[in-house]
Amino acid sequence: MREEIAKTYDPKNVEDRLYNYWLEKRYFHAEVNPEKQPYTIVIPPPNVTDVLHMGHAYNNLFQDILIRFYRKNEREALWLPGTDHAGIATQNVVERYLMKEEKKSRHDLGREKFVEMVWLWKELRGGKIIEQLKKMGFSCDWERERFTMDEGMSRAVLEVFIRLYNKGLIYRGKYIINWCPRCQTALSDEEVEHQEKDGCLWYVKYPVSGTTRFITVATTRPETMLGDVAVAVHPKDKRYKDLIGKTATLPVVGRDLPIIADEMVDKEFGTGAVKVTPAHDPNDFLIGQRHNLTPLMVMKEDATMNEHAGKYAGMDRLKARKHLLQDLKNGGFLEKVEDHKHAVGHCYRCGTTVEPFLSEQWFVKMKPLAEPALKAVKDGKIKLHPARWTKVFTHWLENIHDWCISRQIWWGHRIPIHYCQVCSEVVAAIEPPTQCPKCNSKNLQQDPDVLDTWFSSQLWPFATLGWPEETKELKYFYPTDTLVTGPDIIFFWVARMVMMGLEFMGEIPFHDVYFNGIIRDAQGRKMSKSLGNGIDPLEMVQQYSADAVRFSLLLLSAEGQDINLSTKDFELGRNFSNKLWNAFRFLWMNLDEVDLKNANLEFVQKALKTNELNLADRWILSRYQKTVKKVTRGLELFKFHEATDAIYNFFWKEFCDWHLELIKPRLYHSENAVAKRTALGVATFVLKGILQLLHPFIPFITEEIWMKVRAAGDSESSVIAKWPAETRALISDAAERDMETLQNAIGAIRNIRGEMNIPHTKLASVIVTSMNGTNLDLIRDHKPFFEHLAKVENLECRPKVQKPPKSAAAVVNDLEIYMPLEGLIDFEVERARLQKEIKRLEQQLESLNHKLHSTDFLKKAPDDVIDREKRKKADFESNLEKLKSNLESLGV
RNA sequence: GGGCGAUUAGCUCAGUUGGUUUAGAGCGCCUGCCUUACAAGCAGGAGGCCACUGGUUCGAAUCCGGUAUCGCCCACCA
Repeated sequence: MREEIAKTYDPKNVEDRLYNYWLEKRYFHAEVNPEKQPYTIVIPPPNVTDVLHMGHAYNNLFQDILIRFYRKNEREALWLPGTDHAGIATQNVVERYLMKEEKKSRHDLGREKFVEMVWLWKELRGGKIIEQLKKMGFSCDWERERFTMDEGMSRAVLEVFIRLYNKGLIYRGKYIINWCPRCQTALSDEEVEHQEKDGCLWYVKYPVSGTTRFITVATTRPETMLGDVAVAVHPKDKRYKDLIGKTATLPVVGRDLPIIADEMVDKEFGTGAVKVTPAHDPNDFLIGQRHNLTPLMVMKEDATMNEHAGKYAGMDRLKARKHLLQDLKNGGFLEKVEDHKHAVGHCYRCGTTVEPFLSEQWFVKMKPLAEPALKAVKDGKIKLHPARWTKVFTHWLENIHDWCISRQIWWGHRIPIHYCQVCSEVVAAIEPPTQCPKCNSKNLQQDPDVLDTWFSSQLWPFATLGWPEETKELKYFYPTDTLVTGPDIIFFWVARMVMMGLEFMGEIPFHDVYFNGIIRDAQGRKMSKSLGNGIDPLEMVQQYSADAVRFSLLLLSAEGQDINLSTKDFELGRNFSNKLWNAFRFLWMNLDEVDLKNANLEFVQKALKTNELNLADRWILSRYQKTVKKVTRGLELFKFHEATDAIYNFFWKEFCDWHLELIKPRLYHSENAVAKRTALGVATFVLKGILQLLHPFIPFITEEIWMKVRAAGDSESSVIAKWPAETRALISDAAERDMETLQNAIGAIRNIRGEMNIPHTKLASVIVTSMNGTNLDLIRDHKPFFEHLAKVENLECRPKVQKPPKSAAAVVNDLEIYMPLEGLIDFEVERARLQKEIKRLEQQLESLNHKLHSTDFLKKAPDDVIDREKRKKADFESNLEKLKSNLESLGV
């Protein structure tokens, strides 16, 4: 009649089909809608060259959960996707491709052709990651996809540059910058990764002119001495005081160097004398400025030595170092060598050791921009989660340096500055000027450099919404609500977006930033291509389903903590999906159209009023309510793991393990049709609620099931539509309390059965008794629970019954449970079981007594705590007594 | 040199504002089960000086100080 449901959930063909269905329905599309409050997230745009890795999957998962959650909570939820042109990274990829396929460098092609080629590459090979994000089920508004170099973004970038330039916040100058000799471009400070390296400290003797003395300097980069223009000592250093003003001779080269005094020199380090190389060291550059020294460049842009390096010219820096050291040694200038650990900078794109390099570049003056951003965070307008990142964020902003934004590459936003070749006028303009505004010459040339890729990404939250136009989208969706990203780009991106948002929109770009942790391999190592330890999320999707990948990641993640991942972990999510599928399957096999219609809040509340709900119903509804609350709060507060945990445990441990079992008597053995309808109505209602709650986490399977369990006339065609309402009337502490008693009693019987290894096919008789008779009615009224869940065939409830001979015993709350086990009971096992229980109680009682005998405790602890402990003590004592007498009755 | 995180069962990790938790889960392990939803499952069980060390408190896995190990980030000592 109705369709047959497979015993095992098979996600194949489900996920793609549903994803296309959602796209068709445009569920992910957001429009300006004054009726609704917006909720906005902009995606951290992955690089066009990226292929999806676990980090992407993980990061976007949180965004998808938030977006789906708020979409279900009647917000106009926009998740704006897109990609980043990733200047250096992309150029490198294409250059490598060009070299491999055509054996050509970009210079062979020329700038225009090369850029054309990168565009082509981007269209054909790039943006793959967008399709991959879809496989994970992410619900971005694909109709609004953007690219950091599309027309609108490019316009915004130039606009920002020119406004900052006109404001005096962008300037050009000759300073020491970080130079990557491989990428052949300047880098910002943030783009340099420092690694502690074991290096050497070479002590080189410089002869002091006109004396037989030497002044010894220590250096980690001896080859730069070829560019020395002075030797500096601290002005108060007694050892060298008399040498200040004299000259030293640069060994091997023979050039004269003034010996100067500068406060910057550390008397304690090395010899207290330092060589000064202004063109190749940031500190030396400052010293050079103070003492009017002309820097001398000895290296070329590819880190080979230039013509000023004399006989070393043309050598690579390391080769030059080797030769020079040999020459120093031969000349007797090398005093000693020490092992020395020091931080070496590496290019974040290619790993090459960067060189401090004197060069003319463009910079952004950061202090004025940083101040408002700092205030926004300190005032709590922007909240970081976990909050500890706030300190990192503010520390960086408080010590901010100017930002080198020009890059000597071709792929990117070209700097909108034009130089008049006749009068040297500098013209900043979005549209290339046809003539010089000063001398009318037509001979103008645009600055060849392009902008740091992060210069455009920092505009992402408003430029993607139409800025500088005042679009209705910009007005409606800005500021965005939440940014989800990794803490590794807190400086690159997050801080800069805040500064730019405040500068150009006058408003923060987002209210909350959630920093997710890093995914590591099972040994806790970062996943990387070179280690080959990466787990491909798409492979896992293929193998386990997107839902399984999503849910597994969530179960493993605590707030902002890194997670160690192995492929086996995805079984967690797969098993969960299968469990959900089978819970559905079970109800499906028992219900009909009427039950599907019944499965709603009205039916449940009516049944509650007319007293048709049994304890199991009232209990599960109460627990369900509390779960709704927990999951909702969890998501509101970015406690994704807590939310996942709550729904996981409710569904599996309470709904499946107990409630679905508890309705079986009504389904299978009840002659009462109303009772069966009630059981199915409530259970299906709760299942639907579970699907709603789970949907943001595992969208596919929940939708798949939803489409089957929704009633024919149900208004919500998709599970996407709604979040469950919090209905406090469903909460019943009494039901939870009673149910707990039953669970404990059933647990005690199961424990006996388990320890005695009694197979479940062997039914048992059980006698439940108590002195005061309090819970006996409760037990008696729920006989079917015991029959079904504890495999009890005769349940006898009478007050004050003596323990029958040859029976096992347990004590639960006020109840004593006896299980006559003629022929089955193993006295040794039973004795051990009881003794273990007695020992446990005795230990607890001991610490309890200790506490209750302490006068301090009685004097200082709050009354309710004291009362509770006293009651506990009474309970323990009475239970202990019962257990002991049970043990005695076993005989010795 | 600063800052941050981690240290809880064999493994991977949870543990909210200190006492309602007998310190939990998943995996792994042991025992019994193909119980008319699910063996990707069910029931039961074993397994912890909560890194160490002082302190605060009637009471600490939880708060404060210190130590150790591991891992990040920042910093112009060549």
